[in-house]
Amino acid sequence: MESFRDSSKARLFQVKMMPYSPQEIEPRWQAHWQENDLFRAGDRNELPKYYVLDMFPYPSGSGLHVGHTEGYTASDIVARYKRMKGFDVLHPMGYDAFGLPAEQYAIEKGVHPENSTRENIEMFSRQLQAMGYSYDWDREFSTCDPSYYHWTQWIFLKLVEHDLAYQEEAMVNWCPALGTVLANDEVIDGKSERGGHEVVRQPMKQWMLRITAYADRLLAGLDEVDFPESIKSMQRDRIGRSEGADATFEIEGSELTIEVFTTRPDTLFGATFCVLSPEHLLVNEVTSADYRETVDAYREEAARKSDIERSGTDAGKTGVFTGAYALNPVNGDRMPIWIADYVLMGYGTGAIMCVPGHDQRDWDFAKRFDLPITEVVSGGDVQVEAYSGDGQLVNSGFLNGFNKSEAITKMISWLEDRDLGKGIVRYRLRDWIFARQRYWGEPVPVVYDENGEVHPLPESALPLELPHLEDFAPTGTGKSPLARATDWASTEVPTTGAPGSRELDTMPGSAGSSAYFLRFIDPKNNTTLVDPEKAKRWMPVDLYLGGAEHAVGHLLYSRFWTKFLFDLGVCPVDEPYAKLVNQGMILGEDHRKMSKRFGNVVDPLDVISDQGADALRVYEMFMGPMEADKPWSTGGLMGARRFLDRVWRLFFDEDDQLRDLEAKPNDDQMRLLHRTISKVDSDTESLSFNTAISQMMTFVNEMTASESRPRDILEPFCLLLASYAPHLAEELWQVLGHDHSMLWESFPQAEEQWLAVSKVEVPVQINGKVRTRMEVEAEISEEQIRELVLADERVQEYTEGKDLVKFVWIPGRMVNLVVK
RNA sequence: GGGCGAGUGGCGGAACUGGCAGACGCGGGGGACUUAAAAUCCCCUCCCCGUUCGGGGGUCCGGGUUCGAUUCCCGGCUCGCCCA
Repeated sequence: MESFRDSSKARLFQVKMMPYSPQEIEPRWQAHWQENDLFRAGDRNELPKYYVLDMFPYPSGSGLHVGHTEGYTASDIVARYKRMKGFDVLHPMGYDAFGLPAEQYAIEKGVHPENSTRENIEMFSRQLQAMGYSYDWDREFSTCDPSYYHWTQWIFLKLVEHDLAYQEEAMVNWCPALGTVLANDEVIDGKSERGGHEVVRQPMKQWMLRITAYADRLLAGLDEVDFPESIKSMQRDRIGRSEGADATFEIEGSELTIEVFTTRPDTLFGATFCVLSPEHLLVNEVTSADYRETVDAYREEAARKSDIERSGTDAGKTGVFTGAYALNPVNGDRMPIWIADYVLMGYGTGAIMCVPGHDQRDWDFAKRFDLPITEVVSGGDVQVEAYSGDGQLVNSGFLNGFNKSEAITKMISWLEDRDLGKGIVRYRLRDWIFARQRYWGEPVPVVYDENGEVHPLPESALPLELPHLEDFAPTGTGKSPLARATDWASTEVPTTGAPGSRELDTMPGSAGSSAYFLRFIDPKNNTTLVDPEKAKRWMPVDLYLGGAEHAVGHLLYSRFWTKFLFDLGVCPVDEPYAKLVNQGMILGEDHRKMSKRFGNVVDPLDVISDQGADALRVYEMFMGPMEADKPWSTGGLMGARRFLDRVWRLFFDEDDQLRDLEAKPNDDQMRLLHRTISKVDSDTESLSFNTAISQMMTFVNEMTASESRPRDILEPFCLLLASYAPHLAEELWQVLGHDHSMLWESFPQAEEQWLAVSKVEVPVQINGKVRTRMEVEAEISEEQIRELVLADERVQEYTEGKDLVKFVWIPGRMVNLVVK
């Protein structure tokens, strides 16, 4: 030990002294880490594993801003901390590079997406590197790499094989003016985001994935994972499990019947009309001549609205009568059949029975269009508003006298006995439209023969590479741009060799991000998606970090794929993410959302060149809790930088000379150190980075005021700082005489003896107001403290002539005297 | 309309399980150093009254439980997100 320190002193003579200069220190350490491959995962099989993952970034043209770096810094701190805690850490990064924004950007700038994507990725990588993140860059990939999408296509083939991928006419947002199909987020108020052109809903044959087959498991799985409650409830809402019944209604004067879904079969006697979705196939058939014109006009209008608008605030305010009547199966009542756009074709059967007495929306509709309202559950006043609570059934024949749940059961068996309906569980969740009529995505690996029959490619034909197309813009006809790649598109049917043509649609943006966490485990494997042994070692992701905007879509899709891959035996777990944390948004200095429009976007590279990556890291972690939205503050950043300057000056004096570090620590310093170790340890573990930093600031303030700067105090502190400000910590570690990186040093251990306090100052309250304070032994007994307190002069002043009603002693905390 | 979350100094925020409200940082004020400035270091900084001492009020508003409430309960207001 001594000789080690001696040699370190010798080295230090050669260290050029200078003030803290992140611009000089940071690139040097980044290069050192890279050259020595220090972040490589998987080399320490004897250690427990820890997999910490950032949500896959989309490499947009504008680069990263400080909002992204907040989450990445947090995960990096966890990665570094866990390494020091003795874990083999997998902390990878890659790019979700296929999809709409890249294509959009490419079209606008007239650059090919291959090129813009490459440039954007280079930009992102440069920014991430400059932050000093400890990613295992050997594992990097992009979803647009053929060696990666090989496996996206492979999963698709497996889905086809298991009947979880199928083709169906599904509604799309067709924009005639742009000649293309738009994604939901490209449509704003029924107009295209670009250009504001009219958008209509139109059916188109597409690939769909049967995520609904996993609805119950996706729901049940939520109970096993550590996600924020709000995310879980959003997912539960999206899955939208509801129990109810399908019932069949005859149509008056027709052979046709309508199938309706209801969650309240108990109220069937109170059903006074029916509403069909405007797209319902029966609308045409049942509409009588007199109403044809209004019905057609209404249907056309509805086609222009998005589902969101239709189910929004105005839902139930419009509708038209078809002229037809259905017959209520329980009492034979004539029920007028209406159409209204708040009934969506995609949910249930696209037709509902309306019970205005007990459903507010039906009630509103009935009032508006003067339809009858019947009470069938007692407990409210259905003339005033719908009553949806429980109660005794009335006006309901054989159900009279029963309560809601009894009546539901009885009605379902009544329907089932007569073959008029059945109990059923339905989900709001829809199958996943797995196709885009665009260029920049994974090709779908199937071939159509001359009869239009689908033939999946054999696995050996993967990857099916996306052909290079100079003209990748939408075709104007709704066909995918891949139609232009005629050589590519015409091929042979794999099994027969007969002429065939390739699928021209590509996969949606969400495809590539649905199993990427598995590929990071074994990114170079070209015989399987992931080696089973490696998957077993690393899955699940222990900590998954990203924005709440992916709360439903991405998380549901990737949970679905994981469950499917689990069923195939490819993935050892059926939930991919053990713990999910959402970082909040970084707002602009003006408290508004960071946006080019407001000119309040902060570029991490600018911050790094001014104040350094360490200052940015510390500042962003100090701003407040991870999950909260927080405004950027240049002053706050300067505060973080000043903190690092002060750390530096613990080691170097005003003349940039290394201080004497060989003093023996005193007890106060030892207590301070161990208090700090304990706090930083537990706060880092619980992702409370802001309070961990505040404790380190307190440490530095107190050490700055202290006369000596003992090595035995500063060295462990360096290790605490290492996860937060890794470059500065490494530099100081070297200054302390170590000739290897601190990356795998053990995290310091807080020692009980220095945490225990022998004396405490306790406040003494009289009737809840602090009147004095007393210094006492921490372990003092209630009798002893009582005696001491009652003897106190100030206490006597306040209690004179009064009766002591109660004496409260919270050991080590406080005293409260209740007097009268 | 329903569900969830939040509301604490001039600002970002802290406060373990009901126990000293405002840690830490920003901003502001004062001082030291300097020919001067910057930087740095030290002190003060929730509000009101009074000279330090001290007293009163105070965690969105109104009630409640409790010796004690930022924390728990009831009602209301405002904001955010999700669903309708």
